[in-house]
Amino acid sequence: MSCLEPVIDQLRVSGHRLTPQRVMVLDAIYHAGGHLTTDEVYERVQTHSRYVDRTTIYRTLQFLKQNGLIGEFRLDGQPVRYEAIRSGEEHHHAVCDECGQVSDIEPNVLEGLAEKLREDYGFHARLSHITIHGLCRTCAAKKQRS
Amino acid sequence: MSCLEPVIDQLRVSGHRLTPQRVMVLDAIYHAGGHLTTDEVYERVQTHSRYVDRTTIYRTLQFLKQNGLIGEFRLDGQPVRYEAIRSGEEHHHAVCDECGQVSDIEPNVLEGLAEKLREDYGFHARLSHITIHGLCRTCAAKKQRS
DNA sequence: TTTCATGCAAAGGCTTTGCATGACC
DNA sequence: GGTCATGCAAAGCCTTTGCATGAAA
Repeated sequence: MSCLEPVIDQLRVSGHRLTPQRVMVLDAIYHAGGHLTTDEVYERVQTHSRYVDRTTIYRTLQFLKQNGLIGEFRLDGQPVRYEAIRSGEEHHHAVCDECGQVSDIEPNVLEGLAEKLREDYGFHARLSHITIHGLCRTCAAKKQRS
Repeated sequence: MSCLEPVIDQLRVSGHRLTPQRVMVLDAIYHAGGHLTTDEVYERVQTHSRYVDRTTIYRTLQFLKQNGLIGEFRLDGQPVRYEAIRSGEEHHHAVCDECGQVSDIEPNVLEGLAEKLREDYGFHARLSHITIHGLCRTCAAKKQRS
């Protein structure tokens, strides 16, 4: 998972300040390997340094998002979540409505969709981070049995 | 657009109470022909009868949703929206990130996706109300020109 | 008459804003 | 040294909850 150096360099080069807080937030997200809520990021940063304010977490996450270092998405009715952005690893999300698990889906499953939308609707889709709801393998199996 | 009778009957038959508030909310949504936020529903109901509380709007919308009379969806970071459910008119949403317009997309554009997800991921997708972001025809054209 | 929806008031969760202090370059 | 991020406190927005009153069946 996760060498932070290139990401940090990207920040430094862009002329923005490199504060410990920003590094801690980046670290939390890039080592999580998953999708973290603001609160989860906060908790993880706390383990490294208490005295980091929630406001800072919020502002830092916004900042990192605007600089393209992390991605933001949201499941209906839940708080925002963030995840690392690694080039060439775009993906979509499949959310299990039963157990809440979020799994990553390869972009190829949506192949052809963008063209179809452009032809039929003149809509220029930005097909990153589509969220699909349903049942994961495990929960689907459970339902079948009952 | 919109004969309310069958919908109202459905409520009556199901053993739930038919209150003026519920009818007003249904009316607002079924005559809107679009996607309304809670606040927009509230505003429209107000024009028929002031003295309807926001709480009632919230509770009524939840109630109607649970009874399958209206559908709920949410655009990232925005308040919830509701829309009429008309049988045989399932659709998805295409959101223009430039002008915010939400257009309806026919289900056929996602044909085959469910099968693919089941085969590749064991994920049983419930393909209603997928939201796709991008640029609508108008905004895409504007961008091209500039 | 009994049950269930409503209104009102209040609180709750998540997120943002304003301002002075302090850290980065 | 100048600028920009941080912490703290407070407010903001959307939504939910508790409870007594009042309306529906």
